[in-house]
Amino acid sequence: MGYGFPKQNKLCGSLRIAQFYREGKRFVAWPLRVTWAKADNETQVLIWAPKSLFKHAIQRNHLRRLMREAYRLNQALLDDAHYQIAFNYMDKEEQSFAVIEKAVQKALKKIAHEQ
RNA sequence: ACAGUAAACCGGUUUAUCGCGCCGCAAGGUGAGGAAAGUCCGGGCAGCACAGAGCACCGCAGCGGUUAACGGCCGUCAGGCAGCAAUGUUUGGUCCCUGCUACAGAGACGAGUGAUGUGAAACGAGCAUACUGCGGGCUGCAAUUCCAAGUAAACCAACGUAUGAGCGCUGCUCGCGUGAGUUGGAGGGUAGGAAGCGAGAGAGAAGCAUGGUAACAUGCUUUCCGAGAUUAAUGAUAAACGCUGCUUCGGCAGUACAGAACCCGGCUUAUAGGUUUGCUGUCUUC
Repeated sequence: MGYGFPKQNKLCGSLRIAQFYREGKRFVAWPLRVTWAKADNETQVLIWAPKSLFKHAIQRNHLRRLMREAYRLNQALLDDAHYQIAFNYMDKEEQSFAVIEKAVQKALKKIAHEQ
C-alpha cells in the first residue's frame, strides 16, 4: 500500500453514505470525529469539514486538504482489511497539519487494533 | 522635496519529496481570481406561456452620447454642502387632472380684499400616492433533454360532469380558449448515468491604424489565450529568496483578501505590500 489516494478510494453516493452513518461505529480523536465500518471490496474514505463551523469555502477546502494528506501519508497503519471511514472535522479553530496528522494516526491505529 | 487629490496596474518567486482532476493507447499536455465573493442590475442561453381590450403593478428620470443591454460607463449644465485648491459629495421630468401641506394663524388651495401679523409656504407655491415619457410575460443550469432502474392507473374526503368543476391567457375585470376531472389527506417509489459543459463564426486578449474631448466604434495583424469538478481536482510538507516593519546590526516579526460550478458586461463589498501617471497646495534651489 503506497501513498496514493485516487478517486475509487473516496466514499460517495448519498444512499451509501446515509447507511454508513447509521450503522458505523464512532469515536473521537480530537479534532476529528471518526466513523468507521468494515467494507467488502475496497477501503473508502469520506472527508468532511462542516459549513456551520467554517463560513468561507477556502477554510473548508484547506481543512479537507490537510485531512486528506494526513490520511494519504498514514494509510499504511491500517492492516490488509477493507474499511469505510469518515473523518469529520469538529473543532471551531483551524488546527495545523501536525495536530491533524497526529489525530489521524491515532484513529487509524485504533481501527486496526479493534479489528 | 513634502502634503493632498484623481486614475491605471501588480497581487510573490524557486527547488526537493509525496499526491489529485480532466484530455490522451502511451509519451505527455493541462488545471482558480481581481475580486472566483455578495447575487444587486443587464444580456446570452433554456423551458413554459402568448387573439385582444381596459385598469392596476414594478423600475428608470437635468441634458447629450455610448452599448447586445443596463439602474452601468463617458461628456456636460444648474443648485446645496466640505476643502486654500485640485477635487469630492449630494439634489435635479411636470403641477393640467387627483390628493396632501402638522403646530401656529381669521383663512392652507376652497376665495370678496390681502397691508400688518402667523407660518416652511398666504394665492405666488411646495410635494407624491397624482400626471408625463421610456422600459418590463414568467421561471432559472437544482433550467432543459435523453438513457437506465423502480412504484400504487390502488385507498379516503370535498367540489363537479353541459344547470360547466377546474385549468390557461399578467395581479384584477371583461373577453376568449379548453372540457372531466380537480383539490386535500394518508401512503408508495426514485435521488444512478449521459448531454447541457466551454476552440466559437469568441459582445476574447495584445499591438497598430482611422474617427471621436471621452465612453466607444470600424479595420488590419498575431508561433497570443483556451479549468470543467460533482462527498466536488487545482494540493501538502520542508527549505531558500524577495518584499515590509523593528533592531542592541547578531537577528526578530509580518507577508493580505480570498477558491471556479452554464457563460458574459457592470455595480457593490474585502484586500498585506508595491508600481506608474495627471492635477492642486506649500517650501527650497537655479
